[in-house]
Amino acid sequence: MTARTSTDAGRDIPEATVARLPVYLRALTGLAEARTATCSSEELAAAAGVNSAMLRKDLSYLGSYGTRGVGYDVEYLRYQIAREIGVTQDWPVVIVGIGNLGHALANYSGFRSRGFRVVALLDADPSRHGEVVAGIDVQPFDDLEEIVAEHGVAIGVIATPAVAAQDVADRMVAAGVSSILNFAPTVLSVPEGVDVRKVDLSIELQILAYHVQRKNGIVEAEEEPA
Amino acid sequence: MTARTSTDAGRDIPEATVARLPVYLRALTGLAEARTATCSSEELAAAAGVNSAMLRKDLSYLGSYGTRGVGYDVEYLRYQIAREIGVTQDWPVVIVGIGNLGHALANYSGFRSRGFRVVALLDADPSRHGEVVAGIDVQPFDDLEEIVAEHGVAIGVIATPAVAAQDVADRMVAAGVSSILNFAPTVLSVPEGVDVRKVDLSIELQILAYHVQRKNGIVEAEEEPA
DNA sequence: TAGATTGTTAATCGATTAACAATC
DNA sequence: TAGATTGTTAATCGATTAACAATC
Repeated sequence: MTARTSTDAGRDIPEATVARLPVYLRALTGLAEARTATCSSEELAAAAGVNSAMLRKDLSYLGSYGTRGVGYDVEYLRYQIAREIGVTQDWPVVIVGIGNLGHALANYSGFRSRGFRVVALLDADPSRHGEVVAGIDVQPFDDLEEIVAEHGVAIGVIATPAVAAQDVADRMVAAGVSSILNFAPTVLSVPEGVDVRKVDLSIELQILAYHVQRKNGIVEAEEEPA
Repeated sequence: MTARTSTDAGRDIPEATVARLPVYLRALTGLAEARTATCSSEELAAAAGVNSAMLRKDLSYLGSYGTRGVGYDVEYLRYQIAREIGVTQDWPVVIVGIGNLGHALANYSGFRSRGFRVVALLDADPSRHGEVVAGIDVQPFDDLEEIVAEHGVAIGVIATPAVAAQDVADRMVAAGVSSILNFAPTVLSVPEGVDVRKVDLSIELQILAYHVQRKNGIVEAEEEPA
């Protein structure tokens, strides 16, 4: 209902929508690679694994990038979403904790290709310093502040054991990192304004286990013979 | 309002609650290790990083395991949640795709300690067969059906490149796997009744990037000089 | 103009939170 | 009995979905 100027780009996107934008971006990249010029909300929604009404609602928060009766221009929409997320620019990232998972993250090609550049790998263990992982020297954790300042790092990844994670987070925040991706199985407390997302592998498995148990367990639990 | 017998354990737990139960379980394990016998919903909620009203509501779906005026018995509640999730038993798990991430997952100690047992590591690449990772031989992907049948595997982990993931999922489902944890950056389609959870590292970073941009971008976007 | 498909409204659904009666 | 804290109700909030007017 409210008139929108071209500079007022419809702020305040719901969290649930923000979390799906990267999924749409990936689907659009797939369509672009398949040389698809145009797609309907129905097609894009299918590729992204969501309901088309939800897709249209989500996109409506960004602006009006489709054409009624026609659909969306794949390349144009792809760019608009990338711009909205912020992945048209390059984000310097620091990874702390170069164990098995840190190794895997450092080598993960999906970061590079989506606008993230790993500028440093840090580890508190001196025996790891100097090791080269994914073409990058592992450096002492104490270099954190210097590296964050030098590269303007806003995003830090924690792949340390749980006991170290809060300390690492505190140091990151003090150094100026405002967003943290936490792989350590622990709850981090951070000041207002700092964003933490957590990826917890064993929690994901536990959620699955619950559902397996439900599916099988009904028989067992109710002891209802046929 | 409805009377509950001891065998009717209050089914139908909301998804959001299910996803938090493992977090509570971990917090309780932490309290138990610290020799805390009893805790209030306030304390447990703080340890889990949630609101205490939400914690109590969540726990109320499991049953009535606290004591008014007193709180919860840590060990007792820990066991009840573990039982509800299903991690009092052992879950055999298969990991497919033994690249960097597969290595990290195979070595992840958090699985073992939480009731998950990696029974096989599979990879389609013959050059990887016979390699020993985390004490387990890497086997051909074609052994999948045999392994699933032999160990009664219900949970499969996909850590392959995106292009292979759908095929792997199809084979897993056909072999009898009913729950899949997918690390490949692609949308899987599976039949009704099969559960898929996805962990997408680059999507997590993109969500963070969006928020960083919002925090910084407001200045830049609105061009509002002080 | 007729057919297609968006963008938006309104309805529904589910999740969170505050408040408090029940009760230890 | 008085204080503490649960378990539950009811209010609020946010997310999803169906439906359709707008419009290409």
